[in-house]
Amino acid sequence: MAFWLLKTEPGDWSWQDQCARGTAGEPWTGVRNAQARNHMRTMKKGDQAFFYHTGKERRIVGIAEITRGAYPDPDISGDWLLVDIVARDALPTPVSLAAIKAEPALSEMVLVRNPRLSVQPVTAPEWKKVCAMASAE
DNA sequence: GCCAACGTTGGC
DNA sequence: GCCAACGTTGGC
Repeated sequence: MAFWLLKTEPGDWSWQDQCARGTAGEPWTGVRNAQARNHMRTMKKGDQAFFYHTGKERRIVGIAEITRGAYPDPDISGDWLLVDIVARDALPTPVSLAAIKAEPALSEMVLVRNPRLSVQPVTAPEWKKVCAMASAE
């Protein structure tokens, strides 16, 4: 099982919106970046993903699960992909970008290195560390 | 195939 | 609202 981080502008699609969809898989739409698309291509059902709010919030707010691996986006011509996700758990304590940047163990996270990438891989140690930060404080 | 110009993203 | 970083586009 792999770990990911999905970024979204909460004004467009928020964790609350995702939760409102319940356990029905919801397509993760709008990815129009080749690198992000390439990551989506390798996503599998059962993978887990941090749900990150950009803009004013800039924090990881929840954990989502991939319920359907990559499939072609029917709404656009070309080589674009979708995956379906469900909201799984809200983080007891959201983990802010500032907290991630302040944590030396997370200095190599893609979120720190390349904050513009909208679909990011997360390593297992990074995942564990962020989860620990999310349950602490 | 290179690279300058341009548009977009997202943190600050 | 600004601007740095990055990706994409298009002329050559």
